[in-house]
Amino acid sequence: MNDVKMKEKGHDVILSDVRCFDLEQTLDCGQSFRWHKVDENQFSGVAYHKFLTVSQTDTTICFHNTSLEEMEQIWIPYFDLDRNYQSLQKKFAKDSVLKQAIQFAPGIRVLRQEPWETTVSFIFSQNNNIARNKGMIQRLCESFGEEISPSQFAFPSPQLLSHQTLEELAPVRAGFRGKYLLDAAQKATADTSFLTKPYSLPLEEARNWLMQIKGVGPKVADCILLYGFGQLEAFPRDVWIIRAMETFYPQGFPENLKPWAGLAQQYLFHYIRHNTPTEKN
DNA sequence: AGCCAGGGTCTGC
DNA sequence: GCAGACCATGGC
Repeated sequence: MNDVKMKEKGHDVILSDVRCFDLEQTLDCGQSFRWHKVDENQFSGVAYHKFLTVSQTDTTICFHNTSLEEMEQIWIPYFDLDRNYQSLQKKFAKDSVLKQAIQFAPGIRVLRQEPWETTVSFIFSQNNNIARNKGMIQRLCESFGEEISPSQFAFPSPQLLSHQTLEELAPVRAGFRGKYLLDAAQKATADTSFLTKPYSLPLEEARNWLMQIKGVGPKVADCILLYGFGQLEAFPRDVWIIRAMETFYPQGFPENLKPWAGLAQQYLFHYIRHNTPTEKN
């Protein structure tokens, strides 16, 4: 974790000297949908069947009610804290567009979320907006997920969801995406290695593998690979990024940065969404 | 009120 | 291959 210090304090774990990391930038940049701001510089959410509250002061991050073991097993990988972002940002900064995007939000990290949750989250995201997507996922978890602590629900398993009907899914109000969710759940249940397979496949094959799911096209597949499998090369092209590519990279994205194109995409996405005249947020 | 949302499918050329 | 209608729903 290059120079990051970790220590236990009561029931909390504290990381200090964490660079290139900002909670709000990371948790509110459109890659995850289950975190909410509970206070200034403090967020709560559920991932990997754990409820976590986490807060930040400068380069110090406090993980509440957890342990060193959970940090190693879950939260350090989840927040991608074992990757050297400083060296990546240095590479990116040679590109003037990326340099500007990184200056705007240098604390974004690409999360390593659970593949199943990520799959559903981005199936739900199609022709949808982020605010409503959060609501749909919230209702899915409240309706079908295990209550792991008071009023906090884990993400429901594919097995459980696979034997629901569209009518039983109605409370989620997922619209036409309900049938896509069921198809994904059934595929993940019928083939227990369905959602581990992408780890062992090259990008293009992994993308095609995920596109077997109804409702998963190239954009959603790349989101799943990027945010769920840590495939930083996956490059989701939504309407914003397509516009940005035409404007800033008419000759194509720099060849030497392609292994990390997905991370670059995340900096760009956040930057253009908050620096476009029609911006509503 | 009406537009549009981090797209994908289906149909018709 | 590629354009265009259509999809459910609700935030704004």
